[in-house]
Amino acid sequence: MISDSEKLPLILIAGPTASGKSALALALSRLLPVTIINADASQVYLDLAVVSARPSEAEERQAPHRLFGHVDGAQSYSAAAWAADARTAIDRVRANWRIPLLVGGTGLYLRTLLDGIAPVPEIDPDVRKAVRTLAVGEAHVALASGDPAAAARLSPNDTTRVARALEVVRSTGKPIAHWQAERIGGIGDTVRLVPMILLPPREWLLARCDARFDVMLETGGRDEVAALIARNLDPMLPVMRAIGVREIAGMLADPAQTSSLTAQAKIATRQYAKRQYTWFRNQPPADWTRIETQLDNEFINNLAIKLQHMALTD
RNA sequence: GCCCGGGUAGCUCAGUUGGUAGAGCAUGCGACUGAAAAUCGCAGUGUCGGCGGUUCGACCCCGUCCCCGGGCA
Repeated sequence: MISDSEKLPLILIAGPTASGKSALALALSRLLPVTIINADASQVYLDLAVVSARPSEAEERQAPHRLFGHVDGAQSYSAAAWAADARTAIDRVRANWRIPLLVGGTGLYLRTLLDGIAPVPEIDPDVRKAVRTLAVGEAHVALASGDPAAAARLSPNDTTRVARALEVVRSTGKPIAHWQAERIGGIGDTVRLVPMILLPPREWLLARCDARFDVMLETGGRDEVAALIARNLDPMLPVMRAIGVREIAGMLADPAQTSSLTAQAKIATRQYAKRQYTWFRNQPPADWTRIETQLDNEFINNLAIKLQHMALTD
């Protein structure tokens, strides 16, 4: 066991979309030699820069950035894959005598990195394909015979989890609970975590989300989605399901729908932000620093200084 | 001006031989173990357009007025 004083710091800025995480990270990068590591699910995809609100090239030049746009949209990424990439990135950052700074809003990814995840073996691709072809109802019926406990625990409408439980029992021969009894790969115990969660007033955040979507449309969002559509990828892939992709695709197909699809995209973004509030309010340990103020320019600098202190002292 | 259709939840609408109303979406709250910008669970809310009448009782029937849409002049 490593003593606390020997543990290396790992700074974390988390919070809902558009909460000002990137701006705070850049402010901190002026105070400490940090390397920013993305912890946001959609921002990993090469195909989504504008639409996932990835940092701009100008912003990326202000500090080293890792795990942004490093995955091809044709691939389906995962929490475990991200955690593995993040571990590697963190090691490399430290090898260069820099401080790793995780920035993102995907709670599951962060949890997987810190706490680990069930050691489920790779799922047979044929099994996965067969399972995902089933309608939820059929999948749940199948699960009821293959893994009754999981079937009882899960909602018969829960597409994602029912499919997951079914593919695990079919592919590994053991129920998902068997694997979930253990978690592997977590680095939480080996680092000195310096966490800050941004939970700004909802109204302020939602207004920023709305404005940001308008900006996406004005700054190449349509071209980006047009290029993505031209790839003819499986519509079930995560890139294709990112917020804004379907809506912008609809606008390209029928410009008359632009205003209603814009409204829909904004609603989807708000609902997403709400889920992130719920996650970050309730899931992380109570001792993680939570900031409930909106991030104006001056305040960002104050927060960066606060983070700097937390990282250096503690 | 006349005729027809409509005015019920934030929105779109359903509804009852007359017994003070319910779906979807939105919203709020929550969950979250390899798709997580995913997926799912729970929960509000209503002067049923106004006024008057009939009735034990009106969202429902009658009268009248207002508003919206369409048609005829």
